[in-house]
Amino acid sequence: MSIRVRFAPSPTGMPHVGVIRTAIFDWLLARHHNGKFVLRIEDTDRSRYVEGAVDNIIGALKWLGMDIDEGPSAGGDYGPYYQSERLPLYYRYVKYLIDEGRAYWCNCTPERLDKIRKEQQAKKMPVGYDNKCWNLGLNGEPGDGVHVLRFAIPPGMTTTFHDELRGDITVDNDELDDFVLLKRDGFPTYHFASCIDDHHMAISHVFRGEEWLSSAPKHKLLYDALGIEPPKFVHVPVILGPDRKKLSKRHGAANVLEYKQMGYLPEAIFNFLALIGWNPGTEDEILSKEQLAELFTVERINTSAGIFDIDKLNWMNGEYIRAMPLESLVERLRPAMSEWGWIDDGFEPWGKEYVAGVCALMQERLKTLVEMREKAFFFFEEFESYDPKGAKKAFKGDDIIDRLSAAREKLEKTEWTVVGIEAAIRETAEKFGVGAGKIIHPIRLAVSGISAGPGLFEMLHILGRKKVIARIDKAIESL
RNA sequence: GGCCCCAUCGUCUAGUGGUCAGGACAUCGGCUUUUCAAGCCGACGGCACGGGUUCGACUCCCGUUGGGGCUACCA
Repeated sequence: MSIRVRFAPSPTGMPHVGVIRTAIFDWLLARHHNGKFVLRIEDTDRSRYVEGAVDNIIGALKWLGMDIDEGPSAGGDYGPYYQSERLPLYYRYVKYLIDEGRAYWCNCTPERLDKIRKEQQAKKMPVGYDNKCWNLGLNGEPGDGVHVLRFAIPPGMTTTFHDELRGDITVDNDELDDFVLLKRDGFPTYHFASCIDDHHMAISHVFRGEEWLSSAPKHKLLYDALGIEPPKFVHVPVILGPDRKKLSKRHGAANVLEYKQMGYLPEAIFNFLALIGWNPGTEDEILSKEQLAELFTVERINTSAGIFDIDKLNWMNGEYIRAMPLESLVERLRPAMSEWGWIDDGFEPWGKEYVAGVCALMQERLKTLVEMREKAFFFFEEFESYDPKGAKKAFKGDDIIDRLSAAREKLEKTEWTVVGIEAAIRETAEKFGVGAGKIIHPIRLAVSGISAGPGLFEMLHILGRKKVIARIDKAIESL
């Protein structure tokens, strides 16, 4: 049997981290088995449809490097891949289900449903539809505006479904109510559409959030009524925020595309997300998509919810930044640097060599791409003030101006190489009979405005003699 | 309220009826060092609780507690 998995989001907003993690599992299983990764858009709720949501979803998958084998933009033999375009397929099953006594039309109004629900709640009774229209033999048509189609749950028995991770789960049918298959507007509910589509798209494994666990028995019953074999179900654990609540904007960002904005690399996000709720069984955790796919098995997925630990993501992102060839880092940083006005569409006015030199110095100091802005601004911008804390420590002593001036003189004449610069500064320190730090720290502050950064000699070398001298002069003036 | 799922360091997790319960992130300390990082070394820290079953339970069973989910003409 060939492995076919589908990622089936509804276009109701931004691609949520938890949703994307499910897609990652889908993709990993497909690639592991050389199967197909299918994208299906579940747009059956017209009221919640968000313009551009599909593009964002596809954009997120693309950013993360998950190639789609079949889907709206990729095509395929099992289309259409929008559920809204598959209505005739769903309608084909309506008559059959009604004839078999497994579904019936219902004309109960939302108001009535609301009323009985409130009464049930008030009496602390289990809530659910009261089957009023069952056996009324109502005649309806899909989308006639007054009827919904309901599934008739066989009463007085139990239903067992199989979850690949948790095993068999049995529930009492009386806990299930006659759920809606077709809504008043003629669109199917998730339950109806996904069962039919998964079958018709020959899906072998369904990964979905564990919030679907409760409705899994309904789906099992539906499959039985339809006379079709269900796919394998894997209910994956949810991803929570640090407060153990569902991950949301309050926790920073719940939308993967925002992580792109925050300077995270897609490789790191993919790697990190793959490791929440699943483990590769290896000691090493830094793994490429290909390695993850190689290692991926359903059995190693966990059953308990995981917390999104931004600290670990930061570490992992830093690992990826450091492991990257300089050339790649420059390219990744380029759009941002351009946005900050540091460079134009090329590398002007600084030139590629200068920009690459800065990137090389910053590479092991970045956890995210955007940190570049606050840590390397002085390579590209003039600044007006010195870090107060740093100034208090570095710009002190009666002879501070003398030390700065002396270093300036040396730097003006020395050979402009890293070694030459280092020699100039160490000689200055010697001349004053002080530790090198007494010269290094003031110069660092004078030249960068901050007290933390790359090694001073390399830094000065990149900045260039002219700018270094000018900034030292400016600092002396301010003292 | 009813039903369902889950439970190993702060976090992600490995693990077995008998282990010194292992790793990673974070934290703390040290080394290195001109700062910040990086790197290396080390420390801290865990089987939620109570009953069983068993020669023996972190592991199996039951309960409790805690967390999560469902209970829509949303997915």
